[in-house]
Amino acid sequence: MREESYTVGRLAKKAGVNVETIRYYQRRGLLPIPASLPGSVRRYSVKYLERLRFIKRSQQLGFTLDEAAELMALSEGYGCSVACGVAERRLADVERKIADLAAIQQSLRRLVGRCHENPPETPCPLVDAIAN
Amino acid sequence: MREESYTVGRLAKKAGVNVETIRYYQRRGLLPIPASLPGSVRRYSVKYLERLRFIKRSQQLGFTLDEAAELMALSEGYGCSVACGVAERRLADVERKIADLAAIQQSLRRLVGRCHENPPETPCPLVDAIAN
DNA sequence: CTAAGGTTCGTACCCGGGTACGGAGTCAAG
DNA sequence: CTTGACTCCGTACCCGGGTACGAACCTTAG
Repeated sequence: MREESYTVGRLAKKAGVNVETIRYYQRRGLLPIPASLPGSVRRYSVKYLERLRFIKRSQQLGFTLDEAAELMALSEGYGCSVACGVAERRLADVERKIADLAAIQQSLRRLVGRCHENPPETPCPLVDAIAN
Repeated sequence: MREESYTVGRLAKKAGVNVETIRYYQRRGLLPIPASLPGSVRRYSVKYLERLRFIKRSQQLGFTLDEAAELMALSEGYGCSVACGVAERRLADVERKIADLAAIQQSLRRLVGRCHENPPETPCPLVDAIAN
């Protein structure tokens, strides 16, 4: 019976990330570096896999790596209101970005539309609008 | 009537950008570098100001610097359909980003909501949902 | 025991869009 | 003619999130 512990390569495969990504997270302080008997290969327990997955899911929710680290730190303990605050700031940011993009979308749609109505061999209304 | 020409600093101020930004655009090939009599200060005509403004407005519409360059190149001539294509690709990209962000927004809203209903001294539903 | 392939570590590089620094040259006012 | 402000140019650095490389170890199958 083997208590499951992985080498970086196996951990990476299991988590669906690149080995280099794991090392990057370690450098960033997001993932602890397991102690190794000197001159041997490091072993990663399931804990590391869980942490990795936590980071990946945080990213899917739009959190930055620093926020992921913060949320993980809060996961031990009752930092719910703090975690919630992080999420609310992220949400506000996401909403601001959506609004910005929506404005851009509007303008682009309008310009593309005018472009399509444009008779051939006449100046491009899109380029014109930008140049003005 | 004197034709106006600027030094980089004045051009930058007029366009509301940093001097370094102008140099950066020059390195990128977005803005030509005016010839100068050797060992003297370069002079920038209103053309440069117009180009700078074109770039800035392109950016406001979500175009990358490379796309801005492409659009500028097309502004001399009848490249309307090409320009339109660039804009359509940009629009598609913007719409994809909006959709991605909207999904994130949904999830975050749900999680933040659950977080607020959470009685004190119980595990955080937000953190829980990520850790799963 | 040896060879192949995995791991470790440092370091450098990628993207996009700039910002910052610093020495040397130039220009204009006093 | 000097002083101070501005310009020129190369180079390095910032952010975020990684990717890539290479040399030297370690491990494991045959």
